[in-house]
Amino acid sequence: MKSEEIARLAGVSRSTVSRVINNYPNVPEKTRERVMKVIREYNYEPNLSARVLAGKRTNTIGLFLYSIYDIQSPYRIYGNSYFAPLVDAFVDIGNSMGYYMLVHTVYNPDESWRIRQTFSQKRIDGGIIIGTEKSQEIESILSKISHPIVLMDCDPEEIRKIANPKARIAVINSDDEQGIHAAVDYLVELGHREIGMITGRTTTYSGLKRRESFVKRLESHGLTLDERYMLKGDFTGRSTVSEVESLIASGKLPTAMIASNDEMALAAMEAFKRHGIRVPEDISIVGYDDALASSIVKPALTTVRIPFFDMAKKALEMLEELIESDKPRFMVYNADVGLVVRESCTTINT
Amino acid sequence: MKSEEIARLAGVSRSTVSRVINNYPNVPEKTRERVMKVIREYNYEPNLSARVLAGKRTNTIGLFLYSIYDIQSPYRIYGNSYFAPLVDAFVDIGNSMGYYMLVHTVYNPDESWRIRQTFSQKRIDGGIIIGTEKSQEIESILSKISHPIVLMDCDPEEIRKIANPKARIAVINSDDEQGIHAAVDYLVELGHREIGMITGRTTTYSGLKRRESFVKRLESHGLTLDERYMLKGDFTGRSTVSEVESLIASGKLPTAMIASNDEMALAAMEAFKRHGIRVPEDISIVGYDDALASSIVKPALTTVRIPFFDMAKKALEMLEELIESDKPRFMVYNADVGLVVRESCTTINT
DNA sequence: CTGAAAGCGCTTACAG
DNA sequence: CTGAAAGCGCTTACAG
Repeated sequence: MKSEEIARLAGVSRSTVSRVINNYPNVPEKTRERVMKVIREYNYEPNLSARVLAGKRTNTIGLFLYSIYDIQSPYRIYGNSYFAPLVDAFVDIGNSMGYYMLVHTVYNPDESWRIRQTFSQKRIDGGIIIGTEKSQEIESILSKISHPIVLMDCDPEEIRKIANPKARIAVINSDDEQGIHAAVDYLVELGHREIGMITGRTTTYSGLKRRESFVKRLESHGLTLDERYMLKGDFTGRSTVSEVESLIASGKLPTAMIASNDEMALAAMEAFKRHGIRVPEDISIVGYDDALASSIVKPALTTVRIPFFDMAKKALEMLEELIESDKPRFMVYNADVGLVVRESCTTINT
Repeated sequence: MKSEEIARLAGVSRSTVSRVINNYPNVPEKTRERVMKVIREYNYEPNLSARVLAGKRTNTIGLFLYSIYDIQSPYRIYGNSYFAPLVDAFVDIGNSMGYYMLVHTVYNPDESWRIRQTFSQKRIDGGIIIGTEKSQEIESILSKISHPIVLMDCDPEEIRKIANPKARIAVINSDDEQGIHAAVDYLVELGHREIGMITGRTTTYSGLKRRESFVKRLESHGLTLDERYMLKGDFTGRSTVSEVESLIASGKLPTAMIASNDEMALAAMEAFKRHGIRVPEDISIVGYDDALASSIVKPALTTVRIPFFDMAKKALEMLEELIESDKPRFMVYNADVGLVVRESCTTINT
């Protein structure tokens, strides 16, 4: 079934059918009804490729995930407390906004040509990119793409510098400063003076930002930073365990620790417990992300909750705006976060 | 950049460029190289819509998820121990096989026109449908689609009857009988004679199959089924709690229970614990799916592991076969499952 | 308000 | 082995 047959059956030309399909105003109600009736009757659906080739939008959005895990790991996305809820939210909200969502994972930075390809093939109207680490990666992507793009977890200032002045870009983050401040303030309020951190990869914007915010906030409370309490994680649980164990081996522990994400917080809790160090009695732990597991585990993890759903919504709305506008734009959004207090922290009596 | 320019730059016709792009044999190596050089130099990427319109494949596969949760729930997919790992695996494997993956959630069965639309618009070469419940739903989808489709968690015999004889369909399940048998046998071996079950929605193929397998296996062990021990769950944790609480209120408990998925098993464990009933000392619990949380929780949950990755791989391979063949086909695959023994069951001394 | 015609960027018989 | 031409199914100025 094609528009020509619809036209014939409705006694009009293909032009008019097209006008009806695209909801143009210059069609009398009667004609429109007649055409619509035939369309409905035959369950006619215009051929996407033909429409796109003739200049219409694809109504498809690309969602690209740079994974930090091995392809091997069966848990790479859904086990990731940052990616998983985002993907979900994006697919859901995108669908409800009428978009088709093309989801793509890229493992190797070298594979970023895939992203460019998706655009060059005109598969999508716009793209969302999550998980890039090095700005050169982003730069090489941005330099070749003139389509609307939303970047998540990137330094807005850096992107602004890198980006082509006629690009259409939005950068979306959650407010890491706010989150870390809330966590530090909470611990200080509980009486903690010796607070450590398990950092995430600092090649990541949030990894770096959380670390920096932590250091500054400690300072503003008049607390001194003990470098021995700064464990270098990479956002995975595995990296955390060995770091925690050498901390334990050092014989001296902080009274509280903030982890840059929940996976590391959970791994740290396990490691401490295994060594007879009780959470929260001997050490308080705060996580980041509010992963599913965090409320299941005992003690339930106090953590910073990121509003993934709202972020995805905002991202899609901004992307839509970029798609519909043909002027260069540079938008930035920083989502509010909040501390979820559960059971993994306690007051300290000195 | 379009093929015409490539042709001009390489000193050939568009036909030849097309032949090179499509890797047709009737092009001398020298010509091919010359064309390829220009293509690479300009990073040329053929326009997808034009190719599809001219009769080529889209190289895109649709992944449709019927969600049982409210749109509201931010955890709908990634919190689902069945959907989440499957989506991951599908996107990953699909990508690595060279396909683009279109992911779509449908909440309302009425929304199934979305699936049909995706096909009619020629957006995808084939589709994978997960989570349909009533066969009439599937029937209405199948009746309107002549493209290759993979169905997961459906009764093969029923589909065979429903399906158009010239359809290209594959049905993929995990072996529920095997899984439930393993669970029952394990419990019997531990000495249990009074075994209950928390069933999933029996409008679901696996929900029904697991229940039936359970009943039969009990019989074959010479055990009698106590209807009071058959709790009617719907695969969600929430439904489980009230069922478990009325079981507890009845004053009589089985010594072991098998849940049709981990979410219910976990919820049951929580509920029992809250009422002072210890797992596994007072009651043994077996789950199904092997969700992420199941190994984190204390006691760690003994459960049936479904090989999601292998299933997705098989599904995509079969789908590819269906896409490449133009003959009607009906394929069935049943994946092996295995019991993962952890800490939630114990021997019983009578 | 409406139709004929050109054009979107490919592929593929067809002819040579 | 290769090019000219038709065709895929739409949309959109253009002319009326």
